[in-house]
Amino acid sequence: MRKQPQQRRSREMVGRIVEAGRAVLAEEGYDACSTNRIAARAGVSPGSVYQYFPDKAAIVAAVIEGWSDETAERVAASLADRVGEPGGIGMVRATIEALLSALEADPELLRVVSEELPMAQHKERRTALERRVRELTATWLAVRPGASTAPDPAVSAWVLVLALENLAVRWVLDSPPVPRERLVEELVALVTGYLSVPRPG
Amino acid sequence: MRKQPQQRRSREMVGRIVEAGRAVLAEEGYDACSTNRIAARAGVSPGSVYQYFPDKAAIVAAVIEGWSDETAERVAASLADRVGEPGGIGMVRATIEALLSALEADPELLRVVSEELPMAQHKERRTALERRVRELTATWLAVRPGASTAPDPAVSAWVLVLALENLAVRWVLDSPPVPRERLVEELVALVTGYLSVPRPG
DNA sequence: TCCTGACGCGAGTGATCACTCGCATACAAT
DNA sequence: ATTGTATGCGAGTGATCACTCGCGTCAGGA
Repeated sequence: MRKQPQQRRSREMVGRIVEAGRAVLAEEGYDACSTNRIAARAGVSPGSVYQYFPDKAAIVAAVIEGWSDETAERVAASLADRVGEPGGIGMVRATIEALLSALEADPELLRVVSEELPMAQHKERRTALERRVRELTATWLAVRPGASTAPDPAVSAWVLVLALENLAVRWVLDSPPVPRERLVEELVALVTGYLSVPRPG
Repeated sequence: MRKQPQQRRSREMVGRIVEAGRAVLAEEGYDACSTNRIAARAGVSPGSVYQYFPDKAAIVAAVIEGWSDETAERVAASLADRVGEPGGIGMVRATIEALLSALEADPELLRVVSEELPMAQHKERRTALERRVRELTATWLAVRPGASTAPDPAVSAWVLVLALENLAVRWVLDSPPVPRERLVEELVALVTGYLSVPRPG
């Protein structure tokens, strides 16, 4: 942020700009998402945008931050609520459902975030989301019954989170001929199967 | 291709252009990969590029096609050789090793392909690779002993290929603190665990 | 009411880039 | 040698885009 908006109209303008950024990204894709395009959509002059955003990347970052927070909120909440509970298959299923619902909320934006955005600029924000979920998963893995079969919760969490994330994203974006309930079954099987493999040590 | 190169020097020029495209993509990233940049790197005039390539995307497509073919070759060969064999854990491990080796061959280009390239233009080529591996995997799943526990080889193959692909790519690109042998163990556990989960039906 | 700073505007600027065009050169067939 | 064609060159073109600047407007405290 280049400057803090002080009056109400300027705060509303910043909100309109971010909302316009989200709309343009979701509806027209990253390539069409020029600063002038965002300004026009927000009903704002191009010059006004730069009163509060240092550059184009900052607008996109604000959009992604909003989406990322919403998504993380849903998934992490579902995990955090139950992280102390005796872990069972129910929690795995519930978490997977939460992940799917979160990703389904705005498929267009999900597509842009995972396929079009230059990762170099937004890698940090995306990995932050993953790290948060991973740490919660690791904690859950460590306290669950039968934790001894998995030598390193951090590694198991890394494996599970990346596998589930990709499968969930691809399912939402590619719409393969797999019904949602079937997908959930498969993902549950993937998790429970992986965790039940006996390890040396 | 706008025109077929007929003389030897022009065929060599086309080769140099594609090679320059690969080098610029891998070393400087997609943003820096302008047509003039590629031409300069190839020691060729910008105008000459358009003798044989209709546009910039065609050059990138040629680069990706080369990389994709190499990668697919390695993995698919490892699978195809053994697709008739009595499936066992050894084949799973061998395939995972092949996948890792293939992705490790050119990590810089892998990073560009999976993080920087606009997917819209190259989705078809990338999914072709995945589909090929998926079909081989489905075939293997169908003939392996104990196939009855997995109701639908196509779905199982979809799950396994997407999960393994993402884990392998992230491991190569993010270099998490997991030794390669450990990663292979985890991926084998993921596959065997998933396939050993008993299903209703 | 007046005044001051915050606010908003939009034409403009400089740079970049994909792509073209007219011309010079190299090759090959006769 | 000559001619026709394939090849290669590189300055140039038009368009796009992120970003700026100078001026007019508006809010709110006195």
